[in-house]
Amino acid sequence: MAWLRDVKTYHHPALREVPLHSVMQALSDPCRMAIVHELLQAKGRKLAGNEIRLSISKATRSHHFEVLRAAGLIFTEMDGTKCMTSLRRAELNQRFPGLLKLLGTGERR
Amino acid sequence: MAWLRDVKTYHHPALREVPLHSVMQALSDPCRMAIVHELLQAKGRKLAGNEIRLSISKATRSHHFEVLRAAGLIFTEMDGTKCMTSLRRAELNQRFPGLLKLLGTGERR
DNA sequence: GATATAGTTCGAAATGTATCGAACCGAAGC
DNA sequence: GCTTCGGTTCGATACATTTCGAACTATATC
Repeated sequence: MAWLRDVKTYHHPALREVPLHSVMQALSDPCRMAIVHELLQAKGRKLAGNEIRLSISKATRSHHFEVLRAAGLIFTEMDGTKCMTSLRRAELNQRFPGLLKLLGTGERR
Repeated sequence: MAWLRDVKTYHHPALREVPLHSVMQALSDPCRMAIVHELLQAKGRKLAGNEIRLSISKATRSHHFEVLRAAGLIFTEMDGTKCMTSLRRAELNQRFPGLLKLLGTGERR
């Protein structure tokens, strides 16, 4: 059935379904922390993959984005061939008030 | 040299040495999250082991406390045969402002 | 000294996670 | 149609984490 083509869609959990320890788990990897950091500094602008520098393979990169998505931290939408990523700011601030601010400050060393 | 006995001492890292992702990693386990929760509710009082109910073996319990200690979250001191545990509140609020408040609110489900 | 209590340490087993290359897929452009 | 680009999926491998029982240590109490 070639006329019914797969268009990749992503699952974004409702934040009320996400326990805090899952968020912590997602943020426990330095690489993922770096991604979130970049998104934070983008001030709400959606970032394409090539705007986030990472010294890992694209398979690994894909995996990390998947983890962040499953933890409710990021929102992904396709735009042509590239996928745009943004933080779920408003929802996160509602469900886990203080989290984003914490991520903004806590980085030293 | 029986007159020079090992008295168990614990290592507590300086919080400035602890990266945020290590804290996240420590809090990514539901069991450890529960421990921290109990300590939060204890309002600064030091808790003995038997005051924190956990349905795990004592070996595992010991392990979890070790992880929390290494992440700079808790302070442990021996008192006779039992060890008293407390949150490193002031230091945590200084190094990671908002963290403890986040832990206090974010628990649903 | 003997026993009980609180906790640590040591394997070992099971499970989970990070990482990659290779194969793949869809969209865009030639 | 073919190629390139951005990204996913599939093993496979290496490493880390969780968990436990058993053996151990130190303190306290009998």
